[in-house]
Amino acid sequence: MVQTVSCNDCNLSAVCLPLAVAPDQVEQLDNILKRGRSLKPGEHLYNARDPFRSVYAVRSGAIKTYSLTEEGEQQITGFYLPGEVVGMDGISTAYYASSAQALETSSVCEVPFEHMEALSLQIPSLQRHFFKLMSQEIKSDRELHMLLSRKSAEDRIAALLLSLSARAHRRGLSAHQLRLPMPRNEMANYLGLAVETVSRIMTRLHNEGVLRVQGREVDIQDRDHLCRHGELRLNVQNL
Amino acid sequence: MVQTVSCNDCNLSAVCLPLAVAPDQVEQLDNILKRGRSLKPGEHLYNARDPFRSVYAVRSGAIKTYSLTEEGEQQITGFYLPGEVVGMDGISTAYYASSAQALETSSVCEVPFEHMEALSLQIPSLQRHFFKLMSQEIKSDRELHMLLSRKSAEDRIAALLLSLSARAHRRGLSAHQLRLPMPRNEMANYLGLAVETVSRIMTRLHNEGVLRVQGREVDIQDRDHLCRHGELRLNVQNL
DNA sequence: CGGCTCATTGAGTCGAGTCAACACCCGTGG
DNA sequence: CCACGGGTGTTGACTCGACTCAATGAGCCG
Repeated sequence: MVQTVSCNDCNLSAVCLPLAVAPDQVEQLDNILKRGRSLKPGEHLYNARDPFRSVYAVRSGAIKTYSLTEEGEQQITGFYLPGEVVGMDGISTAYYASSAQALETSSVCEVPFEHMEALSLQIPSLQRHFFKLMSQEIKSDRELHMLLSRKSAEDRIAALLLSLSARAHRRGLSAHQLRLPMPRNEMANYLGLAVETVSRIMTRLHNEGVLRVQGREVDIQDRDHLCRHGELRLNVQNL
Repeated sequence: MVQTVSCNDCNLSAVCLPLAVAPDQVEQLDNILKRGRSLKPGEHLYNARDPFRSVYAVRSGAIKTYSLTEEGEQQITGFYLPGEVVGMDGISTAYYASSAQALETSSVCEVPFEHMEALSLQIPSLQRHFFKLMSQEIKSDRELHMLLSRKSAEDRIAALLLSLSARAHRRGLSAHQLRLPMPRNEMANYLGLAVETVSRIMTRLHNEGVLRVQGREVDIQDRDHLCRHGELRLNVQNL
């Protein structure tokens, strides 16, 4: 069943697109949104090379984006959580540059890009918001660049955990207890590490009392220790 | 002396902002541009934390952007060549997220962002162009992500050389003879390598006949060999 | 000439990758 | 009910690519 709740009534309105739009204009946004498309784990939202039509606001669950290397392996380029907008890398080419796949049962709101563009010409704050969103994405990519080119495996993992924690907190959830939406090998892939390395470091952090780890459940015990390593702001779309 | 040539007469008009704007609207763009600011090698265009006011189109020379690690070392996040637009990572925060510094004598056109934003509301193709530019930047960052997380030192260097070559070609210069605008240590920094590694691999490629290297002058002899390694599209703002 | 920055080369080390084995959970089907 | 198999996670042993440290060379400018 398709959920038809308006942006005004969505519990993500404080962290999602509507925050850029005056209350009396949310209706216009509502009109172009297609709400409540839902995805099963592993299902694709779009594929690389599909014609670019829309960006998507994640409403629940988690989405990963990836592209393929020449050898046909995935390179995961990002994780998108509720309230975040996925698909903006397609704007420049008329085709999506990457594929987007649900990590778990998820639902998204589709934002047809041409309508959004037209609406942006009438609602300056919406244009501004999209500029900011994209700029934020660039900024996070720069942080990631630093992480990948200068930081150790432990630093990278710390940064990812802190990012997930900050993003959970932003949605009103606990900042220290979190459930990882992705398996170890996808964390490793994203961070440019081997699965084994991620596994080893997670158990070491557990033994050192920095984390309590139980499969995908992580409890952050010593945030300062993590911060000393991963003081970076990965992929946080907070504006 | 400040150069006052209009966008219409600039030899970069085919690869720079005007390509998005109908000829009769270039004048409006001309009116908001501040042309011909020139920079000496090492001079900063802006610093991280400066209030964000403008993006800049590079007219000649080369600009690098970098941010600082906690330990105070630079992480170079990008190189910008004539016809490319630098500074878009500042949009999301009201402050520049990184610093921009001239690698060699350079000149830039300043594009005050608020004016540009306002103009974009009137010229849809300009809004579209900025969306595309930023999306392109995101896309290149994703390529870089893949490079840094999965590729060997040789692959990274090959990719950078191919990128510089493609960008030179786009401006109408030779695709095989190029002069590197940056020293070895800045190549290394950008690519997440040690200077020594860059040096070693460059001389190896030279000895293998893939490149002719003479300091910063590089002549690409065996493009296929490079492509086999670095088949990626780094930071090419071609739309 | 001396003092810089930039680049190269060599020797030794180490962090993280690879390969391989095994443990665990869970759903399926005999 | 238990056996089986696949996906996921952990652990150990070994290897290697790239880093670090150190020395030297080449060019440039005052």
